[in-house]
Amino acid sequence: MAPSTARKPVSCGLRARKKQRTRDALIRAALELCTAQGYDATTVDEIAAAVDVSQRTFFRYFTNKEEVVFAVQEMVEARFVDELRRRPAAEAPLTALRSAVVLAWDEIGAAIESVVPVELHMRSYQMIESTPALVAAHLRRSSDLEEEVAQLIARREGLDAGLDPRPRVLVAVFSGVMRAAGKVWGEGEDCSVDSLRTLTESHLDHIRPAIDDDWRAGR
Amino acid sequence: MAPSTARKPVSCGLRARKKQRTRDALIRAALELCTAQGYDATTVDEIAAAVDVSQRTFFRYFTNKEEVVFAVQEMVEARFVDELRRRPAAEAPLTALRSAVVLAWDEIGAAIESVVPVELHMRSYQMIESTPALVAAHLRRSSDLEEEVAQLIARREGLDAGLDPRPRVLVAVFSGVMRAAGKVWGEGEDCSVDSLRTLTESHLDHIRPAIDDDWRAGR
DNA sequence: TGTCAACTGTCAGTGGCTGACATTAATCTC
DNA sequence: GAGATTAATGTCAGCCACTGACAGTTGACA
Repeated sequence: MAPSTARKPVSCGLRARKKQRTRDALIRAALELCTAQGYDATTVDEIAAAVDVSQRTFFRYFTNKEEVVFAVQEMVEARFVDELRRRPAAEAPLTALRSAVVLAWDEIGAAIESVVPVELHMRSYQMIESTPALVAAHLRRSSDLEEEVAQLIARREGLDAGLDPRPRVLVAVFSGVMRAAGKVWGEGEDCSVDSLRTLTESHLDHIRPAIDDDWRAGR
Repeated sequence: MAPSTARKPVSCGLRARKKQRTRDALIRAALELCTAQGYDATTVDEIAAAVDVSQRTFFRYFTNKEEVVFAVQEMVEARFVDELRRRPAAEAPLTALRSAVVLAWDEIGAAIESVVPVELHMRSYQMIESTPALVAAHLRRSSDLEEEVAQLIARREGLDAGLDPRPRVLVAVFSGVMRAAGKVWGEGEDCSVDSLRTLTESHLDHIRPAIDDDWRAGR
């Protein structure tokens, strides 16, 4: 992840605390406005005005309009990578990935809530899935994450991701499936965390059956 | 695919021919300028000026600056979907996908050459992979294609993509792997079609081994 | 040949985003 | 605690992608 945004050590000085507060406020305002009236219909000027800062200041906190929308996602992803690093070496690669996802979701709730209501974050996730520009940004971010995770898996297994394609392939498979699950969830009605988790797990369970040669024999 | 751009029936009237020529010229100019000086450093005004039309006209042919870069890709994708439709029903899903890719590449060369030199198209592919904004657009486009292909696979196997996750999962796996291969190719030196094909096939061959539980036992 | 419809150019305007410079406010030093 | 230092912010000017409206031009077709 970007090292600049990952840290958040309780903020000691007054200046740092103030900064953190504006940042969180910008995120909250952005998510509220965008989920309410749509991403495209929301201008950066509006978001900045809602927090009572200038547009220029907004762009000092976030490099572009998209970034503010993914600020919370980034926390979750950092957590996922963290959990993955902690997985025992004996665990099979695909299993480790799966466990890391489940664990990350279990423990991230509180951290999210300190910035925005979880419910708002969930709604924002669905907004992302239904906004072409954000889908694109989301996919690119996922792709960057994939690279990082592929390197991690390669190291875990004592391989070189540049030579052995399996780490990248596995990660591509994994995150492709995660994305498919997220998309289905985003289109559905139930916007609870539980339903997202259930959907994800059931999708992961289908990887092996899906690449089997004959689906018709299996049922 | 977008129905408006897919057709290209030799253009009968003078008007239609003229339109086709401007469109092709815009694509060629765009790819040449962008590969030479970078996507971000190339303005739409420049591209339009190179073809001697107004900026407004450019935006009547392409909805945005990104789209012109993917015009050729779109031809290839349309071809792939076409080949996939022709695959015998007896073929296993993953095998059908693989065959369709290989066949599409075999026969698309000439069609590409009628718009831009194949070498320019290959260079533009690498430019895409190294330009964040275009990576994002590329991923979003792939995701749309995935949806279409998933529906196709589902129909082929007599399933409902909304109920059975296997079509989506398989397609997610497949295109994730294709993307991984494309990325590796884009970073490498050899920008030939052959090397892209070889890389793709070797990546596809690794799907099964990659999801196996124990990689260390396999070598 | 004249009429219709499609294609194009011009212009004005919006919104995302950036560099430069001045201003304010927190921190550090003595 | 006053003044020097440095970080954060506001203002302004400007670029570029993109759009709507209107007018002019040019193929198509009767």
